[in-house]
Amino acid sequence: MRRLASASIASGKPEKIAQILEDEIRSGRLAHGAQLQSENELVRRFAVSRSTIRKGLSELSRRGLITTSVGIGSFVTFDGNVVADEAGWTEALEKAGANAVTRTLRLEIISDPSLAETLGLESAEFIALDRARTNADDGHAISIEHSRIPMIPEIENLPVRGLRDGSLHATLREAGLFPDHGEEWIDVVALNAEDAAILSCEPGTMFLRTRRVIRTREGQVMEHITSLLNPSHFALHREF
Amino acid sequence: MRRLASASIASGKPEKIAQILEDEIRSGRLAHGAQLQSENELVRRFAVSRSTIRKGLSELSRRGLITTSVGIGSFVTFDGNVVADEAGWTEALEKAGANAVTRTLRLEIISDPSLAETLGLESAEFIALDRARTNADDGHAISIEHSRIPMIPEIENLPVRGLRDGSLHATLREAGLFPDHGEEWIDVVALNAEDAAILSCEPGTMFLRTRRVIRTREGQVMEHITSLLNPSHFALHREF
DNA sequence: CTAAAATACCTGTATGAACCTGTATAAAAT
DNA sequence: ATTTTATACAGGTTCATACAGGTATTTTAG
Repeated sequence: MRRLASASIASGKPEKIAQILEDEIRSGRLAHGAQLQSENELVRRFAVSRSTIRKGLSELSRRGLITTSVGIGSFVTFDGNVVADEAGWTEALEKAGANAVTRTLRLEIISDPSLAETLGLESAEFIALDRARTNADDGHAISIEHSRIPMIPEIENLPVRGLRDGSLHATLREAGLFPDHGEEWIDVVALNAEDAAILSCEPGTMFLRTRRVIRTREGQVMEHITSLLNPSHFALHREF
Repeated sequence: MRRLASASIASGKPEKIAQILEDEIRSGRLAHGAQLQSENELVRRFAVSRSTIRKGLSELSRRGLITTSVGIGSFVTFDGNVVADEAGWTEALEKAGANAVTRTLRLEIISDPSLAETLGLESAEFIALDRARTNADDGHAISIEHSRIPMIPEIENLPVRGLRDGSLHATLREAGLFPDHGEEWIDVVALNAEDAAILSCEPGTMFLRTRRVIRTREGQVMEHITSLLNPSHFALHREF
């Protein structure tokens, strides 16, 4: 699923190993402060010699992602924001000014059998997070986003009030769920009455819609996101 | 005075070896990112000298199929899946019947300083290929596509009548130009008068627009494509 | 119970062998 | 005359091995 950057295809083994470990660090699978496998364990894992492993670790150290101590091991020192695998997704370019306000419409647990059917899920329970963005000045409609995260045993017992926006994905990471690959659809649809009301628009207004399904490496659905974007404010962009 | 640089190689052993390996790469038997046999192994496999093998590999490298690193080896950089012409997006034709007709609106050499400026090109000359697709039954508008290929020395001397649709990209490949990466923008725009007339639509009708810049591995612009898609016929979809 | 010693595991360093591509050159084959 | 072969060497990469020294745990001796 996850492909190596094309620039590194012809690079040596140390660089390839460094990239794999860097990805694990930046994705949060190796958290800040966590200890890496020992060099000998990495030797067995990657089936290379220790000098090759050491060159890879040395590169990670040079990039400031880890530090290593004699007699102890290597530790993750990277404490930057976990990048939620932005690579591959289209990026929404907001043409309009910056004075937009984001409203959280709801954050609760819902049941959506239709969506569960579409995604092939047994349980129809989801965490629903809906947000809308409107212009702060005149209440212009900008965008609305429906996020649906399937209820899984790992997060089932959490208090709902613990589900704050920022911490939601962190909670998923702690539960061992990491985004790996997905699908995306883009089309143009007419706003339905409900969304139109939220955005103070006429029902039937044409909006740019993107739908994304994010899955773990094992193929488990992590999140389904539907975004409705005002076409006069947004363009989608992606590199490949 | 046809000093075909390739003539020296066209019928020799290096070319034959290159063709065999190219077939293995394009057929997927040698996958993207895979490491080729070492030069010495290839020497034994083809029962030729190393310099002959090296000429073959050098030709594959020129064609953008492999890259090689000293001390390591050669790797396949050609990715059969990707991008190439449709840029990874499958333009899902859902509601439209299969009976769509494609008209070639024009195929000629034009000068477009504005586009050249945008793409950062010195020469403003492009090969322009415009095509429209409409429903065969009622003339319904489906899509229109503007393709612009920068004029390069390698194809400058070709007779224009050689520029048939299908053979155009083949010509670029022969010139050693292979699509590698690019950028894409997606937005919703109102049809201008010209395009609306071509598609028998009202000017101002909202269409889904995708613009793509496709580049070679070296970053050279290969093609700029603007597609206008009837949103009632198209949804864009991709996996990653 | 305490302190020293033995043990196990860790990183740091160095080495030579084997294999890789890059380059040059002269002989042989077509 | 051009292509191909055969050979040699330079320099990068990787592997396998060995040893030195730091750190932590366990064992042993007092």
